[in-house]
Amino acid sequence: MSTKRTAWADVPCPIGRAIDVLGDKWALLILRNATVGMKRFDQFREDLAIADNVLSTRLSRLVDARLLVRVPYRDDGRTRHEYRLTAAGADLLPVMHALAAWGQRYTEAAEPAEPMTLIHRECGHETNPGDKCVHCGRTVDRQDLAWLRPWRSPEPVPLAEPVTS
Amino acid sequence: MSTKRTAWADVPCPIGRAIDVLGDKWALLILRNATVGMKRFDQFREDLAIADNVLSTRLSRLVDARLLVRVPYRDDGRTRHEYRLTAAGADLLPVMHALAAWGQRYTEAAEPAEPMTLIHRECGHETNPGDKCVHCGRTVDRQDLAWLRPWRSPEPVPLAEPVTS
DNA sequence: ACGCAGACTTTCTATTTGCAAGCCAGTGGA
DNA sequence: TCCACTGGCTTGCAAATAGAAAGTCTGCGT
Repeated sequence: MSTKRTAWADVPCPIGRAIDVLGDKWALLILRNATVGMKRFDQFREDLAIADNVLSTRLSRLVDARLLVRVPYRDDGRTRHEYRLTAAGADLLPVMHALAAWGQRYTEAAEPAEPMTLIHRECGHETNPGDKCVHCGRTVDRQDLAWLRPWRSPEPVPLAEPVTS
Repeated sequence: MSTKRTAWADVPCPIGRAIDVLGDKWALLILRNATVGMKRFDQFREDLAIADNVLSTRLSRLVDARLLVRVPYRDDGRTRHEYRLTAAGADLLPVMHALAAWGQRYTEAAEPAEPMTLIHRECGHETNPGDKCVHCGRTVDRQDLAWLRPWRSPEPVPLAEPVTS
């Protein structure tokens, strides 16, 4: 598959380098789904309505860029692969949160819905990706966070943990 | 020019809608340059090394999406146009800041440089896009901020103000 | 042995992107 | 007056990418 690096992989500006990896329609959407726990090829395909070949190349690219890892696992006795976030992929949370806030404010959905919010599970209130809950002030780490997407479900979904390696 | 909306202009997820506008290699780079004061077609062209036609369509798209406005102005007697940030464009600062932080941490430049930092001009220290300076605690608004990009210049560049309208 | 499901891979076509070159309007100089 | 120049597009054409559909491969379960 040998994902070729674009010409921007090592420009001096960190924004440019980030865009080298993330600057296409699919990358951030795949990673968004991965951060709410999506792991398998056909789940991504179905949810994103992306063509097989495009999904396949995107996943390889994200694996090459070390935002995802391809992990074998057993599902009722047979070996399968799933795509799990690395620490680098999980740390895109602030980027996605900022994008979500901007999109909420400056773009409009076809049918209005309650905003997407990041929830501190211990206190149940909205917070942001920082270390302390903006509502209760306690220290928050990743497994205390959940993302609420009201147009999908009334229940917030816990964030996926990155693979530890 | 009549920039056609992609199929995602009104999906329920605000991240998806944001990506509809920002999810390509050039949009955020153009906006980054605009936030450090770049305004004119040929400055963008030279700095980004982007082809004329691509720049032209991207600028139109960003104008259609209301992140930029095309403003006539006079330059030594003749009428020219410049592209200035709107409030929506200026409010991408948190997104760019998050991307810069991520890129700084997880990607590597060809030749290492000091990190890009956002500076509170009154106290001279690093801060982030919030309302209060993380160093001195005072209230910060946009004209108190500057972006330091050490590989370009030792002086921080003040952020461009959005057009008021 | 057969069939099936998941995860690709291939093929083919339509669309988009990018480079190079050309165009056009305003201005200032010869 | 005519020419060159500069900024900002537009056009033509080649290359890359996206997408739909069909094919492949692997490991089961029956």
